[in-house]
Amino acid sequence: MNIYDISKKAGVSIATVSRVMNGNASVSEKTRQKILAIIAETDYTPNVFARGLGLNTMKTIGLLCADSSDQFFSRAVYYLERALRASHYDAILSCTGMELETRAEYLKRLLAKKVDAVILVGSSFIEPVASHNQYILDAAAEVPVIILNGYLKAPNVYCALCDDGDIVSQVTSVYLDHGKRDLLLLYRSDSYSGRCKLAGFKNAFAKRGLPLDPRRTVLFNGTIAQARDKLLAVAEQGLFFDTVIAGDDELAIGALKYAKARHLAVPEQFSIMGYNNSQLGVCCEPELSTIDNQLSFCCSNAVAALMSVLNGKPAPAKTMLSANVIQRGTTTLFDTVRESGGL
Amino acid sequence: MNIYDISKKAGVSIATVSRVMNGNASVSEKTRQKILAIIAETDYTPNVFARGLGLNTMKTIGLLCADSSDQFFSRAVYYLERALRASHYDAILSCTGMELETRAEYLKRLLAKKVDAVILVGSSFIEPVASHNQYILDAAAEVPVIILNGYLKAPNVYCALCDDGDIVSQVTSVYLDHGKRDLLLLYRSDSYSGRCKLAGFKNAFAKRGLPLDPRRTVLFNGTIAQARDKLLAVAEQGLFFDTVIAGDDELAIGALKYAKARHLAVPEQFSIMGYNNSQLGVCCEPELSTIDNQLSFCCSNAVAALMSVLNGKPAPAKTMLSANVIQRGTTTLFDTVRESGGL
DNA sequence: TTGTACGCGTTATCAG
DNA sequence: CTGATAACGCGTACAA
Repeated sequence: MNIYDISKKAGVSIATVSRVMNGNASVSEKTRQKILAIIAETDYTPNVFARGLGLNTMKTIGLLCADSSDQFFSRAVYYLERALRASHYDAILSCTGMELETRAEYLKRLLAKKVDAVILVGSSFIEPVASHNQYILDAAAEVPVIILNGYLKAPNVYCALCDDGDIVSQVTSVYLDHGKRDLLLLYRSDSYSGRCKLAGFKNAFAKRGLPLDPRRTVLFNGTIAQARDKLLAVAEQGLFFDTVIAGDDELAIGALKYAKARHLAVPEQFSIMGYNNSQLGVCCEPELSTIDNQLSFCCSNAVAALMSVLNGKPAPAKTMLSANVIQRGTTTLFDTVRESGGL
Repeated sequence: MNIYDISKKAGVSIATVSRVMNGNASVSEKTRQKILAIIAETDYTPNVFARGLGLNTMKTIGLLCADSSDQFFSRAVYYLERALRASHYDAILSCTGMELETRAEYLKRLLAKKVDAVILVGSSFIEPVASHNQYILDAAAEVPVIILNGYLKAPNVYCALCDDGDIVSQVTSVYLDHGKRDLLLLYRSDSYSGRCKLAGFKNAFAKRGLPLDPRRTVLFNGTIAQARDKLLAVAEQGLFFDTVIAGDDELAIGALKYAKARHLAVPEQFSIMGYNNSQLGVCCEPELSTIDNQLSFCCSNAVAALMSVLNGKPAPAKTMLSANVIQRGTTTLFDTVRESGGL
């Protein structure tokens, strides 16, 4: 059943049928109703490929993500997909892993599929070396590029993120201002977000003129158990610490397991701040205090900006939200903030 | 840059260019090389929409999933996407939520997009009432339908799943054969998988001629904290239980929190078996013993079957794997099985 | 081995 | 308000 069949049945031309389908041009109410009736009864659906060929779009957005099984990314993908679908776009998911080359290759593959835009899920796509981000600029030359939780200033690139640096600075400051000095920042990657967290941590020390032993910023990528072992090793080497600010909840739970292994009472002797407000944080005992980076809002903003751009309207190149601390059982010094719920 | 441009540059017809691109018909080595060179230097990529129009496929698979942010589903989506991509298919993700109508609607939307097949991720798509599954049969009339972790016998429907009934029966049997009688099955949904778990649980009792109080099978859908409260309520009503077999790790952790609330020592006084071998299980203390339902293998099988079907070859309508018990800290009676790693 | 010409289903343009 | 027709870019019989 194609547009020719419909036009024949209705005794009109295909142009008129097309006009009715797309509701843009003016068609007499009578013929419109007639065609509508025939469309309904024949269950006619336009062929998407022919449509794509004509319009040069199939209303599809590419979602590029290092690992969609990750706690944080999977939620992001979920929120994004729902928001896109609500705007009548489909989402093609593409998991890249961590290698730069694979990311660039998969991004190209997505562009070859003529997606209308690309959303980069997670700041791991932003490399510290500027030239390594060329693949993003190349993509942005073809379609709008949205970056979730990362920032790259470039034409046709739009970023929705949370102010990781600020909240880490705030949290660190609270510890420092309560006389705590033996802090440790345990973060996972040298991504945009990772670098912000590091900067925020350092900044809090610097503002107070306090020295910061470089051993107190630990870049570590591994499982929960490995994180625990890493901290045991750090302690073994003679560095004392009674507070861990973690770059994500997995690392925070690693820290909690470290505390268990060392028989340190949490939060009395040992304080832990998690990150991402993931479900992991309510599995352990005590439950994690954690930084809520407003993922849901970030995703809404990302999609809102994208839709604006796709409709030829302006959109902010950067949308930044502030984060909240959710105090549960692994800290004591923070104000309790109402949780946004959902877990 | 389209196929006409290339053909002009090479001084051949578009047919020859097409032949080279698709490598099927015979082209002289000389012209082939010439065309290949031009393709490389001009960075020519066939327009996918035109290609789709001609071939009636864009090599895309629809992934339908209730909630891709869920621990279990997100891993499934991840494995499936990777396997599909390895087979040169793209995955369109569509999260449906739990309502039957939405599922049917989104499935139709996927079909309208002319996906080559649909993968239903999770047994929640299989309704107890047969007529409610008509939407799946309708879809299967158009494209192959793969069901992950569920089973529906129908033409053009292929299922890859884990033998949930068997493993629950086995686990229950171990408990019963060690003289445990006060078991509770806590499961989340009346999905295909949920019904299998229930059947396995009942079966173990029946085989031994043991009576089973219906209050010992608790169908409950809620958060970790709610699961804890639910168990507290069950206990409050006078039912004694010292063992919980959970339908997923969230519920198992709910049970663990229940034990904490009641000051019951785990696993000495209270035993808990989780399900899915998710990351949640290694967050708590003690870590969860859990049933590993071989999700990664299930996904490989699902995609393998699909590829077979798409290539016109036969495929088994049902591929069933057996599950393993991974004993960690919340049980004592089970053999330790080597973990497949990855968490 | 290569080229021609048509079909695919739609939208856009222009003429009426 | 409506119709005819030309793109859109590719795959592929069929012809040479």
